[in-house]
Amino acid sequence: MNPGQDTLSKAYDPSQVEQKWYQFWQEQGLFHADENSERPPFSIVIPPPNVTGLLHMGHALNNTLQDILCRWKRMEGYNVLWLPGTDHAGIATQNVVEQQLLKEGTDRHQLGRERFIQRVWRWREESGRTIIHQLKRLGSSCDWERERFTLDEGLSAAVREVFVRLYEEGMIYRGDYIINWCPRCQTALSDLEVEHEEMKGNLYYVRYFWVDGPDHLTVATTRPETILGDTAVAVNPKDPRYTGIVGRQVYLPLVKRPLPVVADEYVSIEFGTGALKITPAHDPYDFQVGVRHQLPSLKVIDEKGQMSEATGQYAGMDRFECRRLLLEELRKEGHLEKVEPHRHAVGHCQRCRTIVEPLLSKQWFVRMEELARPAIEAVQEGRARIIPKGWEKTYFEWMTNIRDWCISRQIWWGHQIPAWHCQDCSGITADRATPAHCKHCGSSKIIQETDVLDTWFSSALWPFSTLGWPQRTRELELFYPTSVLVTAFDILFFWVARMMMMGLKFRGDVPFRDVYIHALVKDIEGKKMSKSRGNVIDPLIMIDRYGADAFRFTLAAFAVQGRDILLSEERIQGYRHFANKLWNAARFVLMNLEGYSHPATPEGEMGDLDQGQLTIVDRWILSRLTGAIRQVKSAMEEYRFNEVANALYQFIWHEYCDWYLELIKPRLRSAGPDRLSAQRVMVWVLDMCLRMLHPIMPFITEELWQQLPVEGETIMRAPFPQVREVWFAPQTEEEMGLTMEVIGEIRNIRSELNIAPSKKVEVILSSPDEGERAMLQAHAEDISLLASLASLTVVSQHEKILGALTSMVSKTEVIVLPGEGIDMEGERKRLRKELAKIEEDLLLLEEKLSREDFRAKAPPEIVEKNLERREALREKESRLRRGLARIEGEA
RNA sequence: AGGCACGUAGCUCAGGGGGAGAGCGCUUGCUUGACGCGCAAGAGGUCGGCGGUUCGAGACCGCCCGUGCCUACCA
Repeated sequence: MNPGQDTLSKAYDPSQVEQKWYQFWQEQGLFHADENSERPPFSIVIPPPNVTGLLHMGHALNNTLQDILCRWKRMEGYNVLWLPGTDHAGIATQNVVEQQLLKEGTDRHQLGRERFIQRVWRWREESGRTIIHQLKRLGSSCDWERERFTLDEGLSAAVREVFVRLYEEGMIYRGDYIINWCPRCQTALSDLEVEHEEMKGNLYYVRYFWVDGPDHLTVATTRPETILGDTAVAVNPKDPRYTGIVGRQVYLPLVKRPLPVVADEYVSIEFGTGALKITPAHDPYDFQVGVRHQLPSLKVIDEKGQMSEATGQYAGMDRFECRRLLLEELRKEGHLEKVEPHRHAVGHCQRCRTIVEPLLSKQWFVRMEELARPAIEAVQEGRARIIPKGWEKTYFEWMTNIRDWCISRQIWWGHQIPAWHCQDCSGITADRATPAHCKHCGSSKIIQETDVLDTWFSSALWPFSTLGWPQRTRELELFYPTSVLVTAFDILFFWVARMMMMGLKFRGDVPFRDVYIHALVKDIEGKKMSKSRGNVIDPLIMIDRYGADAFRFTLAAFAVQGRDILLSEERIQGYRHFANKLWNAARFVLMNLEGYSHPATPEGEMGDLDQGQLTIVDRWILSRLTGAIRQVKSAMEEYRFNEVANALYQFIWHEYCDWYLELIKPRLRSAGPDRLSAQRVMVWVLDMCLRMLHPIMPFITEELWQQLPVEGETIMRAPFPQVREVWFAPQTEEEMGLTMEVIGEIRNIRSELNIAPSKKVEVILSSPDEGERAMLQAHAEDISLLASLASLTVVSQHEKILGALTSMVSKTEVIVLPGEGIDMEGERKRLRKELAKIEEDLLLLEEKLSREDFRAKAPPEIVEKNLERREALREKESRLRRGLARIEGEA
């Protein structure tokens, strides 16, 4: 340390410091959680990003907030575990590698399962470090020694354990149901992986002629290609138009296959013609109708999205091409009655946007109802809190209407389902390890299920599988349930709800005490950032350009609960200015440390200063600091990150820099105890600011803290500031408030009347109030300094002064003495403007006070306050009038 | 269709019943010994509309208008 010497550059350059400190923290093991520590635990598991993915704004916000919490809790003395990791993102990752193969002119089937999987692992090795590296650039203080991956051996063991137990309990079943099928990804999808999108389509009215007579029944459909798979036509039994037709038959158009007419309440009378064609193999609700009426299922579209063998002449044709052809033929044959434009929601694959095909298929499912119940109760009873609370409703809504979860995927990258099919008795054996024999018949001719599990199945176990479960580890004991989960609402169902269910089922307790749901990051027009829109802001580029700290601060400052973040580069740039301001404040402090020695005092004590050595200004900043600490801590506790950021911004810039540092400049230039006390306070307050700011801006705060003459190895281990009531001094704040207002008034006069900043003026402060006079007298030097005065006189009353410029603060009249070349016309304008404002205020106030009801019913202190205010305004008004009269009298 | 948010300064947003706020932008002035990524001063608002509760509403309630999102089986 070199007190008194300026060792800092004029502007903050993040590139010089970020990597250095990140490396330092890691080498010192500061991110590592100690499973044998006695300190209270605080734990967060990271929402695992896709292993081969890249960091986007959502990740950046998500991880910034987690890092803020973790760094803060460490400083508060907790044993913090922030467990990082990635997930294998089955479909997405497989897609990427399949694209690569396509370019090479091959595909996974030519490669074979084993070699394909090896290939994906290789791709993971190549790209899997990218996102981890990017998280580090952001400053994330994760415990990298505990990094996990959903396909790790340990996590895979957890997956098998959960699968087998659920299967044995009958909670997992296999069966033929309508599922969502992506013809491009060639796999089943869960309901959640289908995104509905409003699309323009048509409603086709098709005539089905009666078997037993002339005429026809008209049905309306949006998907004519499924006509080939119809096995009935249904009408509502309450529909008066169709009484008596149930039991009759119609011919399926073109094919001429007879179909029964059935009655089902599901059919809506209002829609279309009220007659609905039933295709049990290609519509989830038709499927249910089919079950109720024991209708056969005819699969006419296959897994590739092409017409199946069962469609004869149409076999092998693309489903949409077939639609066109069929329409043509229907029209030709006189079956097409009319076509109406129709908007409807069409399901798209979340991963590749292909239109999803509802398909009858044999898949594995998890029964959800029984798992959901305790997960609902846990939130109802407050054992887990969702913040902001508004999301609870969404959570309950979904949980109470939950449907069974299709967990099997027809891809290769993932956890292969630990179930074996017997080729002799066709029984299923589920096991944790590869079994030798069929559990049912003892046959050794068993083959493992080829399907893999939905990635979210393994993610659902994340909060305990990462801690070593099913083994009973020290970590699991100590860190489960985790303290808080930080995530965005878009994976509330995918992930949060499922973790809740699995945690309760297998650990008997919620996986996290709090769930903090943060905003989505969007562009400045409120649109979601996406590559196709070309409106993405790359977090890494922002970090390169403005530094990780400015970037993180921006995200924190905009992280308001319940509102999306509209981000633009300008915002980040703005907060870079703040980083620079802080840098220069510290630079100023370091430049003024001559003769300073850091007191050897216990942590949390400022030093060996006699209270008497502190000036009012010192006490003021300490009191304001106390308020800032209080604000920051309570905001932190309630996840109100924007308030934390704004409180610190406001305090550091507009109180510490604008007022305190300015006011102590003369003391720093002097010698003796005055200087020492100023140094002590300025160093102390800066130290506290850096600590409070560290969770949001880790790099710059470490860099500056290391330069300051303070004790400690790293700011990461410096205790977070505590509120100390003794420093809270409301009277001092009020006194300083008066001083600051007087300075403001003088500056205003100077500015509005174009008095050059370099020109010093003479000022008289006149107040009938003895208390105010005493205060102002005490601050005479401060006022002279910041308002640039040649002289200042405080009096109880004064003679009329020709051409004086006046203003009022509280009971004090501020009089700036006329100098050369004062613009009296400007002064008149200024006073008139001021007067007009006061008169308007007074009018409103008079009106309020004159109301009987107000006097009678408002709380006395409010009435009193308003009366006082009226007095002050009246006084101010009359003084200004006199000032104005003086000028106008001269003119 | 249902549900949930949100309409406050040019822009992005805070505002937990008693004198309309911040940041950015804008205007004016400033080589003030930390900082022009700065300093100082200023302009700018029927708080979406209409009702209601209240002595008092930007805040609480209802309706309407506008915007966004989520959930949905009306083919």
